[in-house]
Amino acid sequence: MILPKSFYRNDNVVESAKLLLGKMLFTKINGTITAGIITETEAYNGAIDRACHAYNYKRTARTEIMYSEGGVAYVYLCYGIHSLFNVVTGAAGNPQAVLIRGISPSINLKTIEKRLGRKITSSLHGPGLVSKALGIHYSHSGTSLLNSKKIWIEDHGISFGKKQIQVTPRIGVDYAGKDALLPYRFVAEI
DNA sequence: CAGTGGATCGTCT
DNA sequence: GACGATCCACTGG
Repeated sequence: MILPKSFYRNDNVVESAKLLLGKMLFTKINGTITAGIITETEAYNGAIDRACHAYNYKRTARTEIMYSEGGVAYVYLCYGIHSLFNVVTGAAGNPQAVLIRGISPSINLKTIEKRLGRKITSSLHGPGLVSKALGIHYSHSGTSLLNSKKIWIEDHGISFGKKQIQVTPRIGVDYAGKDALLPYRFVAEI
């Protein structure tokens, strides 16, 4: 089942980040479908979160997409090399997003391995790799997860118990001061 | 293993 | 003009 609009409307982005664990992230790029089970996420809690690009309701051409109603992709270029894929959540005007940091490749491994240029040995850790594996590019920012038929998320009934989910501070957000310590990263054990 | 530094470019100041 | 929600190769132990 494709995740419905109501899933993305949740204004509690931390809960959304947890709920996304175990969901299947699909892409159809140039007619080729690939997918993986989401195993690692981070919550970015909008205007009140120093680590969020939209902190203090900052608006730029890049971050504008985060102000959309939940259910679109926010993809941006990091370090000039990596496209980082986020799921925009919450009501319109509430700039929250969940960064997808890890997947367990599950459909069309051949294509995924080709994109990565190597064999897959286990699940993929790192937001740059997730995008590379699934063929997501920063030009896909703004793509709808509800009706674009390019990027979408399905619920296949996979879920994790509390004991299988590790909670830690987020990675690479030292600049965020106190907010860098928030327990907004969720890692599922495979 | 851990630690380090280079790659690389759109975005914002 | 500086820098980043990163990754990888390479070093040394």
